[in-house]
Amino acid sequence: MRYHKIPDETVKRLPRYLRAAVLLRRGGKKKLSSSELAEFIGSNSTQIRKDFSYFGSFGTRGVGYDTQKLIKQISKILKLDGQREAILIGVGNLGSAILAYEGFSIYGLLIKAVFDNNLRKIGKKLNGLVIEDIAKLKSIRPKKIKMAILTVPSNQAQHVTDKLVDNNIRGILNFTSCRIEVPRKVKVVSIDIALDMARLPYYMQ
Amino acid sequence: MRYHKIPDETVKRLPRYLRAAVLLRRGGKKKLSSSELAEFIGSNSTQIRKDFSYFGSFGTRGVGYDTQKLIKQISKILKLDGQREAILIGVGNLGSAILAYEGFSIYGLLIKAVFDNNLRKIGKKLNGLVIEDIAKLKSIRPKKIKMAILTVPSNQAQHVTDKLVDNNIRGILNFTSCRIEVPRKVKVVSIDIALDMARLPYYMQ
DNA sequence: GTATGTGAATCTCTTCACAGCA
DNA sequence: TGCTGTGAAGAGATTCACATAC
Repeated sequence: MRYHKIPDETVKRLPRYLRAAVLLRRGGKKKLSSSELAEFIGSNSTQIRKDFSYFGSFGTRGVGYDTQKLIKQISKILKLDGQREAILIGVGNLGSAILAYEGFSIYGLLIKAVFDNNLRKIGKKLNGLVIEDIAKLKSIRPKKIKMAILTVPSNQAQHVTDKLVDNNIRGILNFTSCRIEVPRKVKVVSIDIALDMARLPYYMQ
Repeated sequence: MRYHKIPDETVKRLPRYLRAAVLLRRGGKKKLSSSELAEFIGSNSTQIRKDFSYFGSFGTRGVGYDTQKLIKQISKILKLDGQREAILIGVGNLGSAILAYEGFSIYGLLIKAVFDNNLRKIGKKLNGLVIEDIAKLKSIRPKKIKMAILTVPSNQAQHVTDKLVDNNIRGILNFTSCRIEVPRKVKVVSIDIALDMARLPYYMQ
């Protein structure tokens, strides 16, 4: 394989492939072909093979992919084989829901600490974690946590983001509807619920 | 303007433009240029003008856009000027959080009814709405509600989706991590929290 | 025979460059 | 002069077609 810039769309699809492979593996599948994978996630096999090809060739011609090996390969590409711990900031309705959410585990992602600025919440326990004071954010530094889930009110988004960056956070999953400014070394992925909801009527005509 | 197929990426950006315009209008802006809008949302002015151009031309050369008129135009394109009511199915942690979420209002979207299958929840009140039995879904038909937010556990996703489709739902905001099968006339937009979280480590290297 | 891996062709989207109009 | 609107060029992503390997 020659050098290629990896399409962002490819990176976005990899977690899907990973989840599918894990689920199929759990279901007993030891070998997996690109068409089986495509069928499972509603994609097409050429796309999947092309996506994989950017990172090397990890299948066997005429046979397919070793499911376990594929899981390892994708995990490695996505850097899900290393540091996978995150903190969550903002224990409102959405924050609490995400704390209770079980979908992260399939990727080995784990929320290790929770912060809020509300004195009535600090000290309380939620999903096995004691809610900490956001002023004590630097306690995460020795733990080397690099990811944060941001579920604070919009008007606090930038302020809290700055604090996160100061405390070595390098990736933020942003649930606020604001654009947050970060240094180039920090990556933000945003989920904007209302934004996605707002285009439904367009498609429904 | 000649005929053009509208890029899906354009449609995805329209809600952002709309929100920005509404916020800027609230801030007192009566005229708005594409570069001001671009600055506000972190995009670029050419992109914005091109996006608008697919739907006609609603600015004034040398001047910019009338903010209020722009809001109307985008709302009309997105069909946010008509039926904007939705139901929510599955009052777990995430469902409750979304029910309490205030971000929909800027688009005029409204959750009008909530359903669950848990007998201990049915009849209880949440955010001013009584939780109804999912078996009584057909009560929405006379209300002509066409949108649903799906926050049920994954193993119920397809079953509940089928019921929604039977009851004239034509657009679904899907928070489950499954692919749900629907007839072609029904549109699904999916938000998969773990999927977006799982690619953060990749970008953080 | 069967399924992967990949250049080339195609399709889609973004950016450029500038014409058109207040 | 200033900002919109838009064909044309360029960049990016998908699909095709087939060589390659088991």
